[in-house]
Amino acid sequence: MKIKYNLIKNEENTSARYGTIETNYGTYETPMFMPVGTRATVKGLSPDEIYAIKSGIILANTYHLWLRPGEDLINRAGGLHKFMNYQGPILTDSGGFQVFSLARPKDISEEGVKFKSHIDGTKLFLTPEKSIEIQNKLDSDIAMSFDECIPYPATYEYAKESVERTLRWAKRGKKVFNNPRQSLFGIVQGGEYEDLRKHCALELVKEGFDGFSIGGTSVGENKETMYKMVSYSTKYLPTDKVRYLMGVGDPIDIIEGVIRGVDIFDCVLPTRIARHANAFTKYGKINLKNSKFKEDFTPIEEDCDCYACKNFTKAYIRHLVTLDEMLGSRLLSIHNIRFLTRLTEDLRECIKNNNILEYKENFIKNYYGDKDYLKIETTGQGE
RNA sequence: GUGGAAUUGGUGAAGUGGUUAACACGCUAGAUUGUGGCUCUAGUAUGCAAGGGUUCGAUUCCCUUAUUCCACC
Repeated sequence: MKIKYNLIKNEENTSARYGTIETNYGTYETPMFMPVGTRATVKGLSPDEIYAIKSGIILANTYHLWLRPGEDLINRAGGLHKFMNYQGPILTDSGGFQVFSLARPKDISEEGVKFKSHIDGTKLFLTPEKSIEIQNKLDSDIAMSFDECIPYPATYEYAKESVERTLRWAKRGKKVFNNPRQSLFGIVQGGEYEDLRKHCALELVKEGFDGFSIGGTSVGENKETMYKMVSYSTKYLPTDKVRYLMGVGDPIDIIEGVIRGVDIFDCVLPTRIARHANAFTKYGKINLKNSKFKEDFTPIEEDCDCYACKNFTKAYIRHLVTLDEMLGSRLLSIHNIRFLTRLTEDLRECIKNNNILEYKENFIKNYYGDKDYLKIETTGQGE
């Protein structure tokens, strides 16, 4: 089936909205956070552990699975769900982000994108048609259009040219799309330019997709710019379709995204920082390697219901991460993802109670203390 | 007991009579936003066994002491 978004309630003071999405694997509430499982595994976690985190959809990646083990192998295994034994909805990214992270500008042409395999340097060529064909075979529940995620900053001229190409790519992909149990999303690009975002959104809507993504954020721009990019996109998207802000993120960015009308988020942050010994807490990010936790026999968060917090102390987790024991990063991944899914649970309640702005203010006060979070620049790529 | 060699940070160590004592590990912090990479960045000996001497200047040369190792008795 195609996914179906049901808008249940708008928050009174912002553009935040509470709703549900019906999928092949059940109905889930939004706003929601999707853990990233690029290579058909949420790094370190078993499917049972993913269910326990109450996340809903997970995300896998076309580019990575195309290279290894290959979409045909996964197809012969019975599709992505069977292959990884995950009985929940899966969304596949198209490889568009890898245009940003792995390809150079001169590798991008109207036809598609030249890559050099990050594994062995083999020359690869990914096109919108190929990306959709791979995703059809992977049999994910939601497929993404193949887009170009442009760097920041980008000139207006480049962003305009790129948006037009991304639109043509979206149409080309849609034409060959042929998996009836899969949904297809279009991706809004346009950099920081409102008229380009608007144009892109309206054209995608005209074309007709099952949902819409907002791409091209968190690529080195500051937070204010990112929030503008989001507003410039959601503003022009229909209310009866789901909105997915790609690659975001940071707890505060999720809150700001929800306030601007976003329903779904995904981000590598919870699992990546876990592997580097960091944990989200409502009083800010903490690094479990810090010596101050050596004899801290309390959980990461007293009131967290995750497996890590219910069973282990900071001192023990510090011991594990100091020795590079894999249980350490597993426990931190569980906690960090659960932190974000609990955050979205809170935000859903706030939308019902019309108090999301107070929640945000309070969250910022706890999370950043005296620091002004808008002044916190995201560290740019390639610095 | 006799002869010889050695002694540099938390560890393994490089080094030279002359500006900020190499490097590695460890340790201490920080980064991380549609995941190539348990990765990247930064800090970490006012000090070269202790004391004295030579010298404009000594971790580097000399002496004494201490400790360790090796060989012989």
